[in-house]
Formats: sequence, structure tokens, C-alpha cells
Amino acid sequence: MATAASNHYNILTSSASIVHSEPGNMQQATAYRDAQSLLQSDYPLQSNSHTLSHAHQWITALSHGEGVPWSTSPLGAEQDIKPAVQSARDEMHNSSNNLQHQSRPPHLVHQTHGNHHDGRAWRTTTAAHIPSMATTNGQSLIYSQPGFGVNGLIPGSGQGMHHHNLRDSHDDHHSPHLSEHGHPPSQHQHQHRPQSHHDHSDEDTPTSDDLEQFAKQFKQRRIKLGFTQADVGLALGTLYGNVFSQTTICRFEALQLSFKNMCKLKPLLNKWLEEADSTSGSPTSLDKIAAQGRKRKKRTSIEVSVKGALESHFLKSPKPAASEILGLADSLHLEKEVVRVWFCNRRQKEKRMTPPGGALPGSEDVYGDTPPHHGVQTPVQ
DNA sequence: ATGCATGAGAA
DNA sequence: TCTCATGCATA
Repeated sequence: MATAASNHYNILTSSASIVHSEPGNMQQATAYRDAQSLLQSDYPLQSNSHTLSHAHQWITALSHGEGVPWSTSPLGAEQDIKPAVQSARDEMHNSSNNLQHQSRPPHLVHQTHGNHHDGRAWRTTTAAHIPSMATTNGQSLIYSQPGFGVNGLIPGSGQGMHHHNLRDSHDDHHSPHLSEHGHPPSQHQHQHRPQSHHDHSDEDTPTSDDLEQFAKQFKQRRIKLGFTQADVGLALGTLYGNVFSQTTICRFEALQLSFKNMCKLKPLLNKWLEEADSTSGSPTSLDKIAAQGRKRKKRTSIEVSVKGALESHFLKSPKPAASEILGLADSLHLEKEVVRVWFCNRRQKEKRMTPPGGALPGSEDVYGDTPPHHGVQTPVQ
């Protein structure tokens, strides 16, 4: 397996003899969304009948979301180097943007050990409703603001001219325009999961269906408008100060983020959408943020066979103890850190809205939390 | 589109 | 140390 330079990362990533031999994973991934219900991804999962409507924990996760650190979010410019100077900006975010209706549920169901059942099946087969706002633009009630420099909106190209960067200066915020409905700011007492709410798309806590639907629609509009996922990410930065990568936008569209995260991003993207199609045609700019300046460890490529081994262990113990990790790392000839991270990522994956495979009924709460998640969902694209 | 990684915050 | 949000790098 050849990892990159071992211990000390910071060195130039150069020399790594990565032998990665990943088969066609690329498609495999895509596949699992479609076929997830059929086959459990590639690993030897215990056969089981996927429990489809099970408890999910997104909400769970959502619950403890009081201290959501978005404020701490990296400002676009410095992805790895987080300065500690975001205070001013943070506040502004919080006050003006994010928190608009992001009050979260007070109760917490805790995701970590304890209860996780919030019996909510995310995504109850939503056949196909891309209702209301669909492609029509009846949705955009744009509150066109004159002085609202829409910066990051320029399809494709991007870089044009930049002018005011209103990351910090956005004077006002706008009135609540939240999509289609008026929206009562907060009406959440402690609803565990916004299940069958009504069809409000956003506001407090959208349902999984809402999110799915929004994501779908979002993607559609985005494409129609000629923006790439990366464009959107940058635009969010110019518009609201929070830059996101192509990765994040992609994951949002594919519902591969945690429920909580989806909820957090939705309002931003929604707003972008409105701006985007309201100002479609106007010039904009992109301040390309030249990130970088950090040495990142070269990505370790884990061989398939090794992955299989890891997966097996994961099924047995999703949360291996340090010693266990060490042993594993040792036997697999990987760095301990790599193994540790692998498990972390694996667990995270388990928590996404669109899980890779079916959950295993039997091994659900192995770790005390982690509910199964399943979600059969419509293929994204 | 996704795998491995980083880092802040919470345990 | 784990979780969680996020992204570089890569397939």
C-alpha cells in the first residue's frame, strides 16, 4: 500500500510512491445511490434485509446543533490556515445570514451514545415531486436590491471584474425572503424531527424530503443557469462570506452531507439561487481566492484488499480503540493515523443522508449510537 | 464524484 | 480521541 511519506507530513508531498490501485470506484459510488438498495456496496456486509425506515440520526445530529460552528468556518481565503481573525465577520454572518431561521431545536437527542431513535426514515420514497417551485420562476421572489453587488455570479468564467467585495460590508440584510412562504421564524419547540410537516421547504427544519427536493431543484437550476458547482461555492463566498468548495456543493446536491449540514446550507444556496436567477445576465466577478500555502499530506491510497480488511473490521467494531487501531495499522501496514482517519471517515459516511449501503439491522448500535440509515433514493442525476 | 485529510470543538 | 464540517487531490 505505499502511503506517502509517512510520519511527517509537512514535507513536500512529493515523493510518495503511491500505488494506488483503485478500481473503478468512481462509478461505483454513483452506483450505490441507485443500487444501494439492491446491493450493499462492495463490501461484505452481512446480508440483511435492509431496514428501510429506520431511525436516522441526522436530526439527532441536528439536535445538538446549538454551537454550530459555522461561524468558525474558514473564510474562503484561508482554507487551511485559519486565521483567528474572523470575529468581526463571524458576527456578521451570524446575525445577518445564517441565523435567519436557523434556530435549532433545543432538545437534543444526542447522537453519541444514548438514544438515537428518532424514528424517521429519511426520504420516504419521494417519487417525483418537484412541485411548486420547480422550474418555473414563480419561486423567485427576489427582492432585488440595488446595491447588492452580486459578485460571484458568473457562469463559467467567473473572473471578470471585481469590485466591491462585500464580504464584510454587506450593509443590510434583507428581509426574510425565504423562498416561497412567509415563514414563521421559530416554531420549534422540540420537535425531534420535522417529519411530516407540511410542505414548507425551509424555515426551521426541513424534512428530508424537502431537502432532497430542494437539492434536486437546486442542481437543475444551477445547471440551467450555467454555473458549475465550483462557481456556486465561490459565489457563496462573495455573497455571504462563506466560501465553499466544489466538493461541498456537490455533496449537497447529492445529499451526501449530514442532515444538519444540509439544513445549514440550504438557506444559503436558496438565497444564491434567487440571486442567480434574478441577476442572470449581469456581470459579476469572482475573486479567486488563492488558497494554499499549506502542506497537506499526500493522499494515501489504500489498496482495495486493505480496504476490504478495514471494512470488515469496521463491521465488527466501528469504533476501534487506539490499541486496536494500532494493531490494525500494523497488520495492514498502514500508519496508525491513516487507519484512524479511515475509521473516522467511514463513520461519517455512515451518517450521511445518502448512505452507501443498507444498514445492518444487527449491527446498528454497535457503538451506542449510529442508527442505521438507509435511504433509498432517487439517483441524483 | 469521492477518497483521504485537516482542524475546531466537544467529550 | 471523536465528531463534524469541509476541502484538496484524484479517479
